[in-house]
Parts: sequence; C-alpha cells; structure tokens
Amino acid sequence: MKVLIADDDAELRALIAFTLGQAGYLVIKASDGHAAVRLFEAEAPDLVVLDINMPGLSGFQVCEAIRARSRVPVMMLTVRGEEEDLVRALGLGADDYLTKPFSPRTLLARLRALLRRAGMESSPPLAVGRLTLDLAEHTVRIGAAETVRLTKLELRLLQMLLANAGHTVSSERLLMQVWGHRSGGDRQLLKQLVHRLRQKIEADPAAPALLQTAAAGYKLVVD
Amino acid sequence: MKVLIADDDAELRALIAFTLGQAGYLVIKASDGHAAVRLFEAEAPDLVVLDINMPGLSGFQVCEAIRARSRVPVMMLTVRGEEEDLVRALGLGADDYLTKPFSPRTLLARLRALLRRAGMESSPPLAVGRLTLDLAEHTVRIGAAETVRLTKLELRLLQMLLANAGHTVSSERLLMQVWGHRSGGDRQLLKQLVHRLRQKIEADPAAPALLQTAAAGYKLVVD
DNA sequence: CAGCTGCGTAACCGGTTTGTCACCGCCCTG
DNA sequence: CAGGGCGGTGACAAACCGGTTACGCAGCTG
Repeated sequence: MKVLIADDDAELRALIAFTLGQAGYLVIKASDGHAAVRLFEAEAPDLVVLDINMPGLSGFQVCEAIRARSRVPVMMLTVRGEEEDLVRALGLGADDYLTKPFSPRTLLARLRALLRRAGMESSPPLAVGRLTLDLAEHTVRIGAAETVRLTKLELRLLQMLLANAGHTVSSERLLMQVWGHRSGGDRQLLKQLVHRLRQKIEADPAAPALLQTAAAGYKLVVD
Repeated sequence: MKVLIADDDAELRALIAFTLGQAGYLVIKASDGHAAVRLFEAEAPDLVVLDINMPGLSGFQVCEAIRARSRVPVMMLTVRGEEEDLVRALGLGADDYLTKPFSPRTLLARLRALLRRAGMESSPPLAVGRLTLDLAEHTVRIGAAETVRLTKLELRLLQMLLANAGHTVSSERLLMQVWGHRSGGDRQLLKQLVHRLRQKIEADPAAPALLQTAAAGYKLVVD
C-alpha cells in the first residue's frame, strides 16, 4: 500500500511517514505542491495525504489535479478553524480531512476507514526491486519466477521487511508488528517464521540472498 | 432523502433539523438512544447522525445496533479531544464523524460527501461475464442456463463478489458487508452461506468453478 | 397445525499453519 | 579449552481453517 504525503512542514512529514511506515505502508514524501503532482504521476500511490497550505501549488490545486485523472482517496490536512477550507476541499472531491494538530493514532484510524471505504481491492500489488507482493492474494513473485503462496504470518513479516527494504528491522519491532503484542521471550517464533519464509522465497535457503540476518534483526536486500 | 438525528441536546437537535430541512432533507428526531433505535427500525432512514453521549443507549450502542442490521451511512458527533471515541466509533462501523462544535455548513458538506460516497456504491454492474444478477427478482442466471432463486443473504454475498469480480474479497469485508457485523468470530456464518450459495450456482459444488476459495477470502471467477 | 424455507449453530474431518522443543554449529569470552 | 549465548534446522503436537452434514428454530403458508 503506497501513500503519498505532501506537506511543507518537514517535522510533521517525518512524523506521518514514521507512523505509516510502522503500520506497514510504503511512504512517498513531497514538500511542495509541484513535487506532489509529479510524484503522484510517477508513483501512482493508493492514497494521498495533502496539506492545504503549501508553497507552489496549494493543496486545493493538487487535489484538483489529482481528481482530474484519478479517484484515489485524498485526505486533506487543515489548520483548525478554517472552515471555508473544509467546504472547499470536500467540494473539490477530497474524501476526508484532519484538523491539525492530530495524533498519529487518529490519522491511522481515519486513513484505514478511508481505505476500507474505497475498497482495498483496487490496491495493486506492491513491488520493490525483484519482489512483488500481492496482499489480496497472499502471494509473492520473485523476479520472473513462479509466484509463491504465503501464509498469514509470512505475509505480514515480508510486508514489514518490504516496507523497510534495504534497512534492518529489529527483531523486537518485527515481533511487535507480526504478532501484535507479546513480550521479549518469543525470539523462537521469529526464528521459525524467518526460516519458513526463507524456504519459500530463497533460491538457496542455506545462503539467504534476500532475507538476510543483520545485527539484532533482519533486513530485506533488493537490488 | 430521510435523515435520522439522535442527540439529547434539544437546541443542537433543532439547529441540525433546521439546517437539513432547509437543504431539502426529511428529518426525524430522537432525543435518546432507545428512541433512536426504535425510529431507525420504524422509519428506515437513508442516513443517521448520532451523538455519542446520550442517555439510555450511548451512540456506540446505537451504532452497533444499526450496523447489526443495516449498512446505512452513519455519522457520529463527538466532543473535541475524546480521541478514544473516534477510534472506537470508526471501529464500530461509523462512516464519518464531526467534532462539536461544528457549523451547519460543515455538517452539510460532510453529509453530502457521505451520501455521495454511499450513492456511488449503488451502481454495481448487473451482468459480469456469464453471470447475470437481477436484484429486484432475487435471481441469477449463469450463462444460458436456468435462472436460480437466491435468498436475501445469498444475493448480497453474490452482489459483493460480483462487484469485485476476479479479485479476492476478504472474509472480514464480506462479513461486514453482508451482515453488518463487526469482524469477530462469525466465520461460521460465511462458511455456511458460501456453501449454500455454491449448492445453487455451481455445476459441481465440490469443485467450485465460479465461487473460489482464495487466501483469506473468496473470489468470483468470470471468464 | 404440519410442512417448508431461511438461517443460525454445533460437530466432525482432513489438511494447513503455527507454537514448542531439542539439538546443532558458530562465535565470544573467561 | 569449556561454557554460554545466539541463530539455524528438523521434528512434532496443538491450534486453526475450510468444507460438510446435521439439527434447531422462527416465520410463513396451505
């Protein structure tokens, strides 16, 4: 699931990106309206989060440009009390909005509600490097090879790693994201799950090329 | 267009009723949760506006009761800063919410956006591939074969699958769309319904050609 | 009232998935 | 060099999942 974030406030952008990244979304960032439109066309995100006040094109203009060619869900960010903005944004085809300041949790809840409404079926499989992950079908394809069926947990694990492709993800975080809670002791589970996943996706499971062990965690290596 | 408003604040209720009345909606009012549920059943409104804090049943409980039997759009009203409430409301199946205080204009804009969205979804193609679904008659025809009578639930299930023909629809989503239930243990129901539907529409129910099991859900296969 | 239909519930079966345990080899350190 | 920590591996049992059969209950209808 690819999300485009457009906001000129670098700090807020980073916060949102971090939150969504944690939740398993792939995040693309833009710091002004022109970049947002460009990235939208280049990356075809599944959801767009737009600040209204931006240098260059305003959020309104970006929203309009997006709506001219796509019905992708758009969430607008506004400052409190600018009611005119809301009416205008919704009129332009935005699907929802958030008033700053907001908490990450609220953002996530609203965003999920939006995606649920939009029908997640339309989400194209997310691809990074040679890996193509199809969330709906629970499958991966590696390069041009056969597609492989994954179980629920394997899918979640791979999704997390893919969302942070190239970077190490700590065991603790994986444990948290895949199983939801659980205290420290359960390294064994992760060990097993990684093992099972490697059996499925690695050409030579004994010498992992994709899912590599890193200090205190694992990382996905893509070209 | 009939709208049910449930709020214990008489003044706010009147304001909303006036606003919506002006805008051409037919308004029904309830001052507590029990009345809301009763009126909902008696009047079958097209949209519901629910305050969370009400004597008798809370907005949550009313929302739950409504979702148990209908997919009508629900908008919740909350007081500012009760973030827990928002998350919970959206989790219960509410479609949108407003934070008090809000202006009539905002309410109207959000409400229209909601109806627009709900309205969009009411245009599923009736015929896809070899399948022809007749919503009014509660029947399907497969290819040139006999038409088959479907029950209400079977029809809804098939309608959902048809709307996403060729793509997997998750069990959770189906559960939600067909019964209105919040996701939970009720996989049994879906299992049964799928079984019964297969008996009716599959040439060989033991080897489904149309309604296939997919990872974490089902999909309709059309040529 | 008897029978039918629609639908929720329970129980069972076989296959898959997941959790657990035991053991291995490697590296690090005392 | 012995021992402990850590990741990888294989084996096995428990839990889960989808399909199926069976039953119960409510509402309708002749």
